[in-house]
Amino acid sequence: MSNSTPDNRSGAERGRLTPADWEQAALELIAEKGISALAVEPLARRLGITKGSFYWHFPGKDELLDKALERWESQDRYHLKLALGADLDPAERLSQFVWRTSRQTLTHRIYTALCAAPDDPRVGPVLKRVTSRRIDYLSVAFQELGLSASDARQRSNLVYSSYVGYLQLQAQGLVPDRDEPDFDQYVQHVIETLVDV
Amino acid sequence: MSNSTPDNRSGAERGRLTPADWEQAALELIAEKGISALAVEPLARRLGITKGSFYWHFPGKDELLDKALERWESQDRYHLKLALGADLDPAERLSQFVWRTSRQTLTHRIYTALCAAPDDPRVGPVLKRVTSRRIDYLSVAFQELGLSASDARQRSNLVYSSYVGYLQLQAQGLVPDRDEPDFDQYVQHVIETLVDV
DNA sequence: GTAACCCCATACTCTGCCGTATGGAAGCTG
DNA sequence: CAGCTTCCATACGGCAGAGTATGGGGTTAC
Repeated sequence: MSNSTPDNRSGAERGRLTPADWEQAALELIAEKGISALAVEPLARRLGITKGSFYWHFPGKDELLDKALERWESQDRYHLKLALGADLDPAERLSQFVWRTSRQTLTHRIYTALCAAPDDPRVGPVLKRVTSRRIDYLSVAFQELGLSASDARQRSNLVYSSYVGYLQLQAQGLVPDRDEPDFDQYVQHVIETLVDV
Repeated sequence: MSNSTPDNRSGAERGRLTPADWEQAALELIAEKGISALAVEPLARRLGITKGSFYWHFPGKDELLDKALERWESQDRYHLKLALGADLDPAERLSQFVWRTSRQTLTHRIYTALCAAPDDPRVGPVLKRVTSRRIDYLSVAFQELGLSASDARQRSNLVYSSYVGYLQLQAQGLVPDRDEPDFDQYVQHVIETLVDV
């Protein structure tokens, strides 16, 4: 209860590191180079430190990945609440979802990286939970728009598929980014085609 | 010109191997474990041989990847001609495209594996060519259905995005496979929503 | 102030893959 | 059947990352 020094700064800002710092750095590395590139020594070099630190905080590489994925899942759940749990009418929530797609934010990049390894026993369950949770949110919104349960589910699958695919095309540089003028038109096209019922 | 023994069997069926055997095996390994898992010695073990053979046929690992991707690209071009180049009316061609998506055939699995590494300098160009070639075919079909050039392109991007995303969901096991009864309904839903104009 | 504890550096071993060198067996050639 | 080419096995050196052991510097607690 003493708590003489609160010190809520992330350890990276002090000299020492916390497990959370390693987890977040791991997620950023995954976002950039994919899961197979997650290695202890490169990660340590990235943090300007040696792996002696890592093996003090974590038993090994697998535990880091588990904790990092756990962290990412809770972050995603938080973002999902913000985007689709807002107190807006369903059509507006769905539009919000489509718009947010365009941002190549960290969470999206991590998601695509995880999609690349769906068969990994550590990744698969997390990925499956996150994906179906997102689709469920979409499905609820479509039901509120008047679609039947099965229609809402199919439409949700379609919308979500196009979301994931768009991320891929964006990574390939084959689709306009949201700075370019074409982008707004495309989003409008998607909303008209998939959301307006 | 002698050609005493034609012997068109793939080398794997004899004792010896040809470069084509290595390339095809490389593609299958990529389809299963992703690009980062493409390694010479594991591949050799898979073929029941040692790497002494490999380094006789290829200068190194990079050259194998290049040749394998080149091989895949030509295979994909061939498949594309079959699916969308057929002499059918445009709506029928597009339906064919959607239906073919469901098959988790080797080419599709390779494609998803390549999508995971779009930043790789060896993968990127090939992937970009294949993707835009496929989208172009779609775009032509939509134009023949009466859409304007820009509308056709946007619709093609959307259809193709949903294709890529569907592959991902399929890999996660979150979407019905084409054996299951729900699948036909979903495909019908997709065609009604995205193809019928 | 000093003892205890937290965090990290350093120096190993071990494993897996890359690429090279070299020799040997099988098949064609004359 | 000699000789050459083709294809593969084996054995080596090198590198990168995993994980362990151990010691040391900085901080906290009493």
